[in-house]
Amino acid sequence: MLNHEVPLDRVFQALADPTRRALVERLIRRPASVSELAKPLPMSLAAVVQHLQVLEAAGLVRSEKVGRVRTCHVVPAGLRAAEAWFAAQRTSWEVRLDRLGDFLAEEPKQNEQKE
Amino acid sequence: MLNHEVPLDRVFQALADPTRRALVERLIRRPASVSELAKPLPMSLAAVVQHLQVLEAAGLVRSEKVGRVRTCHVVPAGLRAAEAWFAAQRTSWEVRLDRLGDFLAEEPKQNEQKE
DNA sequence: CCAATGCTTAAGTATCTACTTGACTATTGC
DNA sequence: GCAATAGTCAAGTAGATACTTAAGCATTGG
Repeated sequence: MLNHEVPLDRVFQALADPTRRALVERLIRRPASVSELAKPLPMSLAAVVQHLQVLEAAGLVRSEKVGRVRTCHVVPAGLRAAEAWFAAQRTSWEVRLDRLGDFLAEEPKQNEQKE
Repeated sequence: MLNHEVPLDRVFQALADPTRRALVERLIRRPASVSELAKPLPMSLAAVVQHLQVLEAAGLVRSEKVGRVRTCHVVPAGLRAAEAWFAAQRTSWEVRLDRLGDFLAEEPKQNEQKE
């Protein structure tokens, strides 16, 4: 199975910024142009473009330019890749709890007393 | 319901670093001391301590010191908070697909777009 | 008691990040 | 055609990040 390697570093780094999370949350509802995305944000359009570049580099967003308008949309697979990390951790955690449960179930020796 | 506000910025920022993800992955299996955590890592112990501080500030790890040994362990609630963001996005996405489905079902008109 | 262990603290540095401004190019509407 | 619109590009900057080394201080094993 080929590993398409969405680097988790870049994905989490991208999502660590509130502006970029807001962009993702906005885009997940429907695609939008760059200036449409920039309008409600308290920063220059150039700054928004830079945030979008970070999101694209992380594989969370893609965009196409038609005429003078660039339309952006989310890439659900990118989000799923990041979510998968948490799922994997949860699995480890559960394995750990299982082992702990086994331990507690199988080893009440210490308290054994003569009967 | 009180909002214990695990700031997503700090959580994602913390997880954006591969060393810190490795620390979480290690700690999720079982608690460990600082030097135990540092041993396999290619950096100074001081650097590892700094990473652990970032993880603690993000609410992903907690630690207690007994004697001269500080023992660290994960805080599952911190991970769950971050995972919840993805779940929320997935929900939005599904809502969007539902609306799209409705649109496609109800409006087989023509594709007239202009601007 | 003393050396080794397990951190802690502080200061320094190179690199990265999140912006800014300003100048520029490509489309589009009238 | 020409102005308004939409975005691009480059350079600059303040502050954050990911380390380093070096010095210091409890705790503990022998």
